[in-house]
Amino acid sequence: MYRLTESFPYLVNRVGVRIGEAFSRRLEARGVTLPMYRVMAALWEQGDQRLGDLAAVTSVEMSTLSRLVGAMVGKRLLSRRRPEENGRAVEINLTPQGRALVEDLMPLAIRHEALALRGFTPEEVARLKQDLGRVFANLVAYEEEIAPPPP
Amino acid sequence: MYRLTESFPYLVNRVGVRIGEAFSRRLEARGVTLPMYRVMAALWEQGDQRLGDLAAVTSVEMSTLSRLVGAMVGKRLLSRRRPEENGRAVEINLTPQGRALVEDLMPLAIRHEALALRGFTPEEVARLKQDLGRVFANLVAYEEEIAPPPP
DNA sequence: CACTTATATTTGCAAATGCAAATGTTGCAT
DNA sequence: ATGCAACATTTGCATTTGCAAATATAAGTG
Repeated sequence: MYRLTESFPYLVNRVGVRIGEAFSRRLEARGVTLPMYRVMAALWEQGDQRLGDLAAVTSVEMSTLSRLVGAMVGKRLLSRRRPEENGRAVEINLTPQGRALVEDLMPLAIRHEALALRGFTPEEVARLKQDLGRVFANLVAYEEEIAPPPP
Repeated sequence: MYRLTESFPYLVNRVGVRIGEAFSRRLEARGVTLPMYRVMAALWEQGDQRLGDLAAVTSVEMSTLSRLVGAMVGKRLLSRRRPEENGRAVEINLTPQGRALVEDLMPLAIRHEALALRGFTPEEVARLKQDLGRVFANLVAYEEEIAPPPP
């Protein structure tokens, strides 16, 4: 028998929403929104990226991201320039201020995650993350079955 | 060393967004949005509820939900009435049409979940869902530490 | 019983989102 | 070279969202 509240998508969404809200409240005091944090953390981790890559990494729609990046450039957190070798792309990077800010926020993120995972052993955490990775891979594989990339 | 893309909130969000998008595309053909489906499935599972309860169950903000319910009442999927014993509350329920529709959609949801969890054993699925429940409980407990409910 | 306080939902309004169309670039084929 | 398809991002516009204020009902208090 089917129950929404025991379904996997429901359980994931519920955790995702709550964990996001809680962290957003933490970030608020620093004048940063959660999407902004994610963008900065992605850039910190992977270095400069094009908009499309960033959209894929952060799970944010490209048009939304385009505007968000614009606002963050305005705040001097990011830089945005067209590379010479490919003038239709946009290379986005952290400014020194953006880097300093995100490095300042990272301990917050670490504490927040630890809080969410209270009571889990390191092995359980590793397994849980691995499972989420497996699910994600399933979803990607499924989307490719539906709309196969051009051969 | 901290990496956004290995953090639990990131991994959960990524799966939540993708799984929601994929299911939304499925629902689109039936003229239903994902929040609508969640509301109907919650009502199907738990019977009639007040708006606040529904908001808690579905992780949707109450004002958003109020409007959504209004739209769904307009589509004859839900009914909404003030109970006699407490005239400030609103009791929301499925109409026969709403019930028929959600029952029609549930097989879709089941298939969709199975797809996301391909390759997982039943034990792994159970453990994964349990873990998500534990995390949720942690988040709720944490929020209560921050803002303790009136004694 | 008037009057404040608490509960439950709705509404106003500004900001965020997402699709589709527009813009700007590049590369390929004649 | 010129035109045409492909790529990458931005913008227009309608919808959705979320906070805060407004509304409506109920319950306590002197």
